Amino acid sequence: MKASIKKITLIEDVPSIRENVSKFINLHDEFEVCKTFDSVESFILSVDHNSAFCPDIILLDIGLPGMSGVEGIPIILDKLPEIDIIMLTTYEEEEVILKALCSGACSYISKKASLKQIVEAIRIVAEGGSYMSPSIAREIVNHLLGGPKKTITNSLTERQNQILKGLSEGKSYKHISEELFISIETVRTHIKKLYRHLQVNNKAEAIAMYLQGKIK
Amino acid sequence: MKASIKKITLIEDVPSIRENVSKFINLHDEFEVCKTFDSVESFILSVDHNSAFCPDIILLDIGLPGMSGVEGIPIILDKLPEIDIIMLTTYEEEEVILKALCSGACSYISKKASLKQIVEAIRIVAEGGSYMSPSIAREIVNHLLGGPKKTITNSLTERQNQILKGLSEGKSYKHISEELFISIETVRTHIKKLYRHLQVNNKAEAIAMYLQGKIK
DNA sequence: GAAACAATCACCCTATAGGGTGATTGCGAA
DNA sequence: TTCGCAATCACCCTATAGGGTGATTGTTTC
Repeated sequence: MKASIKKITLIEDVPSIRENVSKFINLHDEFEVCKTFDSVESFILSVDHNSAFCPDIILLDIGLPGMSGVEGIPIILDKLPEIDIIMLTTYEEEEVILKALCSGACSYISKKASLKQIVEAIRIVAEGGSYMSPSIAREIVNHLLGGPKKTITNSLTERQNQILKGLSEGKSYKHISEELFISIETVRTHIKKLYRHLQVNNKAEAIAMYLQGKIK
Repeated sequence: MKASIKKITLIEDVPSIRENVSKFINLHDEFEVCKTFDSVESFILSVDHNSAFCPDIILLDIGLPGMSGVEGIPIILDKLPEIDIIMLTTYEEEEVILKALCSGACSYISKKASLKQIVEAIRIVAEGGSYMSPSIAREIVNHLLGGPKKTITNSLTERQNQILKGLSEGKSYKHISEELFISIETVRTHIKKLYRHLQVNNKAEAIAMYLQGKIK
């Protein structure tokens, strides 16, 4: 799998870090730092002016002046969808890291980590993985559950759930009634009851609950 | 932080694994295997008959006969919400692990890992972290994005986004028009256009897109 | 300076949603 | 065995949503 040399780009505003990190990465045969930038803006400019320039992995500082790294992620991915982005963080700022991962970064590494560890993180990403510390991993697992302890077990009945699911899929009362082999009036009755149960007054709010807060 | 001894429970149907793992865990002062079970059902029974029995961490086999480990997670958490569940997996079956984590497991470890690694995973969880291999971590990051490559950048206009947001919050056309100081007819016009843009025919589908597939 | 398009508004029409009340059946818990 | 409640259906009414067509204004882009 070491057939191709991975092209790395570094976006970081502090010159000394930029130089140290890129020098160390270049000591490894399988990686090559092809260019460095001090801002997302200058990186984007470079991409726009040279369509052939397409690194495999970006190391992106999370706290850049001007456009922050997190803000830059969707913009970069919009232009280069196949790129792997590793966030460079100062501390393990869990909230920011989570946001970065949700925006499309595929991993992160602390700038306080050793150069060896940074290269290890790059290697993991190059192999299709994602480096993650135990505490961040736990944070993410909590996030998967929709927040720490917010598993609102609202318990609708089976029928109500079937119908709410239908609603979220954009089906009309009639459509749902035909699918469930019941009268449209029955569907209406179920919906009235489930609205009261969820304390909402219309489809939109019920759907939002279904898709966000997780019911059942 | 080694003040309290963490109580571990093991739910695993193979007797030899049960014994080996619990013996090894008991070699460590900070952990204590207080009981073992061969199924989720028998564990639940024990909990029901002895309300004082409350371990800190469960090691739960993912592939149990009868009720599977994944199915058991929500049931266990329903009775013991504060418990940390570590899934025991045979291989790194990414899909199943993801499902387990979404159901409320906070970590996992392969049964093929060394006993030392298993204890290390327990220690990480006891300290509030979560063990995670690079490949699973990547899988989860992809999951956070709502699927591997589905970052549908649909780009609605600012106005369309404002209005769609209002719709998702359950507001009526009239309500939205008053909030934005425009005519209800204008709101209607925007909605018609954004429906075509998103290729949907009603509120529900548009809201589902807004809340799931992520627009903008 | 024409063409494209966002934002604004109006009027047409029908379909769908939402709320109220009331009734029947059948199941399970007190 | 009565009570509660899920599930089923019906009829009442009004409000809201959805689709079509057409028009004006202003900005941006070629």
